[in-house]
Amino acid sequence: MILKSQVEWALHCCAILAGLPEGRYLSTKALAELHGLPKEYLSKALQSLSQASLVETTLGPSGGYRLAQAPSEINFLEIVEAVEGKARSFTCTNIRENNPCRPAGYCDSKPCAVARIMWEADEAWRDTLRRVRLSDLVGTLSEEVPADIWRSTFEWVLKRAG
Amino acid sequence: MILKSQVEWALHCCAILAGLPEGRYLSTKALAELHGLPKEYLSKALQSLSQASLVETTLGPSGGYRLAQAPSEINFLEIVEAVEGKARSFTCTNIRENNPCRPAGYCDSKPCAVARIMWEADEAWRDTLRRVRLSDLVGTLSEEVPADIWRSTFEWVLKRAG
DNA sequence: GGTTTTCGGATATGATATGTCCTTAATCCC
DNA sequence: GGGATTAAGGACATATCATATCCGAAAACC
Repeated sequence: MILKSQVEWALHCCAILAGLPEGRYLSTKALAELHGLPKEYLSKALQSLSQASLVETTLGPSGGYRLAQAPSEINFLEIVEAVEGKARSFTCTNIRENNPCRPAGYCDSKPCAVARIMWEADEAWRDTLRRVRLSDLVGTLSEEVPADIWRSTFEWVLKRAG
Repeated sequence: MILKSQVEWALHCCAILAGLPEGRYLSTKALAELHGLPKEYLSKALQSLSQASLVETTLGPSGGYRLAQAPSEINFLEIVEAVEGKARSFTCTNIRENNPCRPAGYCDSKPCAVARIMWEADEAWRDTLRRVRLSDLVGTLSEEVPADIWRSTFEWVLKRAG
């Protein structure tokens, strides 16, 4: 059970977009260059964010992406689910139905007990991600990333932002 | 991000093994039949449990599997990790290192902030699974599964247990 | 009109999950 | 001892999905 690398990409890209001044857009090309990622494939991740209404786009030169909501209004789970999908990590195939001792046509009243426990764990995972806002990540980064790197990165970004 | 179906199989098989009387073994064949699973492939899941020392085996006719510990001493996480592996669901590829604004040879003091958050969620998932004991599952099942099906299932099992 | 961009579809490739088959060694029964 | 049954594990085939690239269309800018 492993998350797509696009999840990591999307999170880092959102952190950059969160630092963009009001009304500016950043292109896939710039985001790919900044993170050393394949532009075409990163584009798919950004499209997922767009379909989830987490980012807005505009076309043409000086086009690209910007956040559709304030960083404090976007949480990690939204970003992760936009790329990874909302499906639970455990899927119950109801193998208990194959039990030869079951009366034919017997119907379970509840979901399988095994599945309920696995789904509870899944929900704990989602809860943790739901509690972390994009603005929290930006706050941590601005504390931890050395000031000169932080500054020069955003200079680099602004030079390319339309 | 989806767990292997073997995880579901292993959990159901452990629940059955937990109901086995002291000293008896149940074969892959019986477990596969009971759950409607491909015997050869289920065997791989059971081997994983064996390598994790969660079950013990013996060969020959009347051979098979039994729990290596009491159901109250085995938790869900152990079973899940035995089959699925212990690797975290999020792998950090450190794309921040590709930032062209970084001084060459610069070394991060901490793991990436994005990864730390994703790992925290992963740990919440594991914590939930760690808190559920195999005996808890058996307790729930014995309450929820209709008494006649529960009983006939274990008659079926005992007839095949070596 | 030419350039740059997002978007979506088509396609290729690689890794992993799923599933089958076969051999070996141990155990049981006769 | 010999035959049957079992777990263990390696080899192999197939299917599904992640990763990646390419292309054409439509929109925006110059």
